[in-house]
Amino acid sequence: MVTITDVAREAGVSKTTVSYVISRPSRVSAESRDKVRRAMRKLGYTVNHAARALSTARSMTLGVLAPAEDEASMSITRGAYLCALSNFARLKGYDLLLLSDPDGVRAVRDAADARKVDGLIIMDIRRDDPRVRAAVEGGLPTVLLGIPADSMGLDEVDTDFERAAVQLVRHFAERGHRDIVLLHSPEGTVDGGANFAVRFRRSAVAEAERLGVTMRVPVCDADRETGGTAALPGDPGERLRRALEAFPEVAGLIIDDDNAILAAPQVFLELGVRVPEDMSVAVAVPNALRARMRIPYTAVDIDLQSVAEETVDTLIRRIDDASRPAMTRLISQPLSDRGSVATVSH
Amino acid sequence: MVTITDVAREAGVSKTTVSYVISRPSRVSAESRDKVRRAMRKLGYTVNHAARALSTARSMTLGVLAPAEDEASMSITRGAYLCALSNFARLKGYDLLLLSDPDGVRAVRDAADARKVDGLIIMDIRRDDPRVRAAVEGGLPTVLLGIPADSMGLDEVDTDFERAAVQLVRHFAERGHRDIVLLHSPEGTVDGGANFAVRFRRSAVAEAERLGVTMRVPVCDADRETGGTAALPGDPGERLRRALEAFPEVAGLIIDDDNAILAAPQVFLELGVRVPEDMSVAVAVPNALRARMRIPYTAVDIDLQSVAEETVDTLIRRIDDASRPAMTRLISQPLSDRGSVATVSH
DNA sequence: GTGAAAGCGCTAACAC
DNA sequence: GTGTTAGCGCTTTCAC
Repeated sequence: MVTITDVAREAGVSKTTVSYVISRPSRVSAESRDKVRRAMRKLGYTVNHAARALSTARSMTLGVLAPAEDEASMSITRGAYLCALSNFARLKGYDLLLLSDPDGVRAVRDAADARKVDGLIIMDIRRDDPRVRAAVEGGLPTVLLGIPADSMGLDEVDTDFERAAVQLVRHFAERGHRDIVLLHSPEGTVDGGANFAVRFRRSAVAEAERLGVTMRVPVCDADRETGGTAALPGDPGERLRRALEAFPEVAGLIIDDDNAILAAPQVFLELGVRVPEDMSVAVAVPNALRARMRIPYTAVDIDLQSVAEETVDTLIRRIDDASRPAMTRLISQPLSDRGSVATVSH
Repeated sequence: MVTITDVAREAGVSKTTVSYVISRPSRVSAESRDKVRRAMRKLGYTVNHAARALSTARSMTLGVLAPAEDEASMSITRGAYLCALSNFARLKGYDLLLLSDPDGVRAVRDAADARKVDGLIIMDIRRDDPRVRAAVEGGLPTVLLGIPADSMGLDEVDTDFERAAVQLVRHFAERGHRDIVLLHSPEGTVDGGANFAVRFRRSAVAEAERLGVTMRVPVCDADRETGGTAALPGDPGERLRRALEAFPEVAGLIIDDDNAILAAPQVFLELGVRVPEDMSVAVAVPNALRARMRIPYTAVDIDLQSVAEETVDTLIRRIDDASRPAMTRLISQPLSDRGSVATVSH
């Protein structure tokens, strides 16, 4: 392995000079710089990551903590998120370490203790997420990709689900709908549940109330606060089917659940429901999914890439300046009308 | 930060003893061991990763190289793969570094040079993948998650697509089908294309020939060797639609393309095609997808988790013993009959 | 069984 | 502008 010492010898300068050519080239004369660069190229030198990390106490690595769910419950867009995070992090000079562990709290502690990463991104934030406290206690710069009930002073970045819900409800109201079913992602069970689903639901219900629209929300879980009429199982297609059967008179449907959106055509087929003649449909869906799956519904797109970039950006700023005030960034997108919501008259 | 020196002082022993308590406890007397362990707990000690890596020249980190495709073309199961790899790697004491980079060859070289990782997993292997040569030249222990035309002596792990194709073709033949359409993943363009699609197609065509079944394969790309009848665009739903319209008399369909499988119900709906009355359908699909998407077709499951585990396992063995012979591991699964292939009589 | 000490490769005062 | 040098925290050889 080629070290800085080899390069120094080859170039006829000291280690310091070589080191500065790498980190602060302006501090070195053009002449030595050239000599050193030539020597590096000739010898095929690259910095030793571990040595630099030890010396600077910076690993230039970001950790991303994704819950180690089983295959069946994993978000279908996780790959897109991870790759977007990685791409952008690398652009900023950081590597991305994938910290998926069945025990999230322990993973946070380990990451903080071992100093393997300079900062932490926590994905799939639940309403009452124990990893948030663990991160605060660990003292590692952390940004939450999602919004918990209490961020405890950490930075948060997410899609603006509240606004997406408002946009969708308004779209229906403007077309004369007075009665809508909302099918959102399961909110989890005892452990708090995915908070984005809660945020979407609350916002949708509130906006419906404001506009005088009746909003039907089938119950997904045991721990829901808002009342509903039917308990729904985990299979997204089955959940959609039951939701529709529970409210046969309703002609408007909002879906905020990737899996249910993908299953929807199949379910409509089984039930003989035509869109939008029999049923108006609009969804909130990641653009990564919509582009590929030819989802033909009016939608508020969720811009994964932007969310990922803002997340990395926020984390790096936090690493560089621990004292800056905590910030919340919500990314929103306009609604794209694809004609799947019919106009109704009364 | 608590170091080994602090622990040594607290426990009243030397650094060496502390170090051995961590790595080879049997070498230390039970008495000192206890003292040291107590001190570690009291002070909250954890090893410094960078220091250890520098000292041992091992990072205990595995790199995974996934092509930085745009959102629209990314595999929908990538998240499941990455998490499965990470989970299993952690179980084996390794971390997983996500190396997605637009320039795969450069990423391989960087990874090899910087010694940031002890080994490399290369995903989405194409038929003629330049990253394979780069990995060999880089000298980093590497396993290919996929099978290229020439593995150049590297280990390879993948789903047994050849066998899956045989299983599916036989299933149709046994039910009296004499004419089948095969829709597989696009094989890419100038750069070689996803080899698993090629392997599946070749195996399917060969088995069909053996059994006297006519296999229709719509052309996906410009660079196909086997003749076909229709050029298909990239949108999976559109590709499926055109494939069906190109062969209106055929009543059997094999799909080996996740996106097309997801789009299928929607397309059948649009075309008024009933399964299996009008069309028999069977697919090769990752279990992660099938479980969640209620894909109701007879299928050969692709076991992502097993593939991920074998991959990590193979890589770690390679790291531990560079001289062992290269190995290819193909994972296969039985066909699950879900009744979507009708029996036809002649 | 235990400890002293020499690195691992790099960075960053500090002196010149 | 350049070089000397003292670490960063851990592992490991070699005496004892």
